[in-house]
Amino acid sequence: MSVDDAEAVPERTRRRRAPKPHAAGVKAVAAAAGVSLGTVSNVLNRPEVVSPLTRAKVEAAMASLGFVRNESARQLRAGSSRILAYVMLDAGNPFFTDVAKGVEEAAQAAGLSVFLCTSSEDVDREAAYLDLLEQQRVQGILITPIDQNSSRLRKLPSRGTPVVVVDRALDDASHCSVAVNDVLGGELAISHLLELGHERIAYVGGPNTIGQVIDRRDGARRALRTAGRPMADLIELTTGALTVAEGRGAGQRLAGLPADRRPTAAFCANDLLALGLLQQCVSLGLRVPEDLAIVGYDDIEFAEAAAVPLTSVRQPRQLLGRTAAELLLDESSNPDHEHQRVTFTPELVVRTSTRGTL
Amino acid sequence: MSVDDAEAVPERTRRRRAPKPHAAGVKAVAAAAGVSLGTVSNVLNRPEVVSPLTRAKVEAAMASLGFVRNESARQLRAGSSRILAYVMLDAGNPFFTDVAKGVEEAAQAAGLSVFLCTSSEDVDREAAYLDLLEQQRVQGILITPIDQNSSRLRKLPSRGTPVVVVDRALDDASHCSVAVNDVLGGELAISHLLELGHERIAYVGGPNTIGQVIDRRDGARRALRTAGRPMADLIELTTGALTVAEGRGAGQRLAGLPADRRPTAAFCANDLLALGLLQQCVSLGLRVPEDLAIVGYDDIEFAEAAAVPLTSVRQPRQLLGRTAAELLLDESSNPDHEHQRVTFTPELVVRTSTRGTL
DNA sequence: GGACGCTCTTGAAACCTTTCATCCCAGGAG
DNA sequence: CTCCTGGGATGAAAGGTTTCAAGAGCGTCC
Repeated sequence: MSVDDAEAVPERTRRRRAPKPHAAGVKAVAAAAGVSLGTVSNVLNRPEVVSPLTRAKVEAAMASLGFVRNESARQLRAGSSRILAYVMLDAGNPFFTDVAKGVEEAAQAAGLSVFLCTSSEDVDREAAYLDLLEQQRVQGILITPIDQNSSRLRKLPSRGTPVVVVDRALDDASHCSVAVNDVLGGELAISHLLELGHERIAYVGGPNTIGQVIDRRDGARRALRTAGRPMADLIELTTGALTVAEGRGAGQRLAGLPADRRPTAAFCANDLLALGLLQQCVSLGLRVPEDLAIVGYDDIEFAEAAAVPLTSVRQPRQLLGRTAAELLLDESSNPDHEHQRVTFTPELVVRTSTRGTL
Repeated sequence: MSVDDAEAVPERTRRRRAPKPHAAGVKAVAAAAGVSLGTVSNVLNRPEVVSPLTRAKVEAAMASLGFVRNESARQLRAGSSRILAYVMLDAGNPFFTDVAKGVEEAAQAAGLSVFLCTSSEDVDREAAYLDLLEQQRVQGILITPIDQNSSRLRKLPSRGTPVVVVDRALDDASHCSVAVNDVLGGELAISHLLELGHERIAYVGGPNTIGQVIDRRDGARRALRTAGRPMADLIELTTGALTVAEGRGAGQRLAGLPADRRPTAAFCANDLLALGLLQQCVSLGLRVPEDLAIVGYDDIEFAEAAAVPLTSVRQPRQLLGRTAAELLLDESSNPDHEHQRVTFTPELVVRTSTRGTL
């Protein structure tokens, strides 16, 4: 008798796992509307092939059941995602959010959505996001990379996830890239300062692993060389990141130098640094531009509204994003897509921070 | 004979659709490693239960095949996503990116990733993102809503997607919210201006569908009432968005008024407006703060670095984001979670833009 | 009146992973 | 020598959608 009892028990214990709260699927909708699974799917994906009457029934059923299409299942079966991601260096930098705006514009025109991710200049986070996005099988990835030699980045395209590099020009032939000529930008900035008669010029930027920082510095050096000046005229102040706070720190260091060794002008790798530098220097009693002329980079909206309107190197931000997204869309839809390397030209915008100096 | 031929044809033509390029799945890995599907899955999800030797074999196979786990399939079966989303009003506003930073901090601590979405103050985009995220079955949604009465928003929690409203306090009991007392903030700003002796004060903000804009205005009105002033003293300049460009537009309008009717002070619904207003007024010849005192809102990093350092109402931005994310995590992990309504207190930061006026 | 064409609908198969009840096997206890 | 135990490995089933070959219903044409 004990044995019999034991066998009688496992009656209906075959429940495997508590599912999410009452999720109605296509099956439930089909049943409620009195049609087949396939028809519900057609209403969802090809509404034009189903008769108006049937469609109405199905739509009513969906509404009353609160049906929400399960994207995981859709994507698993259909194999394609309707999402595109932009991994940016720093969401706090208006330059990148402007680029993102351009990306969204182009994506929306193509009916895709954009997920923004921010690596915060941290290699591990960048890597983690790349893995995540690849696993999500997104349509494609736009990225302003920290580590441009990342093997992870290089492998993505061959495994089926198109990548477009934004604001960097990689020599790698495995993806498109859209960039602005940063070397030229650096040259523009320094040539401008040299023309104004400055002799000791600081280059404020870092860390030196970031491509943009390196290129702009190289441009600065080239301008000096072209002008026949010694390299020693360029005083490098390396920062830990491209932020306002780091700019303030650089300002502190710079203002602390004895007047006869202090540079009379500073070229910053981006506007955030320039704004921080400006703020700190002013508060420590240096006059801008009389004691220190400042040139920024990016020409973000706040550059013009700064304490002293900032001379800056302008980049076509939104255009950069839009172009990148368009290249990505082409790559994932056009079978004979060819990788391109688009380079825009920066432009110097002169404002008070360097006006009438010396 | 023709009949026999016809039957013989469909030999191996059953290919349905060209799949994505050579995607190696668990099955292929299992075969390559000489183990079963289940074992591969265990290596992925419970590495401790598989013997070191087997694990090594499987990991080698994964590496050599370039295996990338298919997140759609994982999520479909496992039922849970490791992603959390923050839908912000405007990625170009540093206030929101600072909030986002707080969100990421908390999410990372919990091992989750964050997708950022921006509604750009557009109701349709907000709706589209909410739909998308719900279909993606994300762990939860953090949102600074445009339309707080959106039925879409209200329905989400009951269907299984937890929602936390950020920077708004909804009366709705279906989700947590984290906010800063905007009415108080408005009061602080206006009281400050009244104390300085200003009589004609402008309120610059809009559109009037945005909760923050309304609350801050209500606070302004309340301060007037408390001071026994007529409401007519508050001149409302409505803007189309909370951006620098709109701020400039408001400046244009304001500077165009005859001097005897022009306000002597302006309170802006956020710092972007204030910066635009400041910039335009200065360029049109008004002195700040002598001719026009300005108070902003948010105390973003750029407020202090502005042409005239901006008096502003400070909010605990990162804390806001972190708290919101923590509430969300609690909601989705703690079975007896109770909805909360956290309210922080804003703080007035006085700077030159209102200093020593009148 | 039979064949054909057309529009709409159907339902089984496939997508890739995770889960869990079983099974296998070696070693220890009786 | 058998029985048990427990660490590991197994593989069928399940999860919700899309796809597509095939079927149903109905009007038209010769």
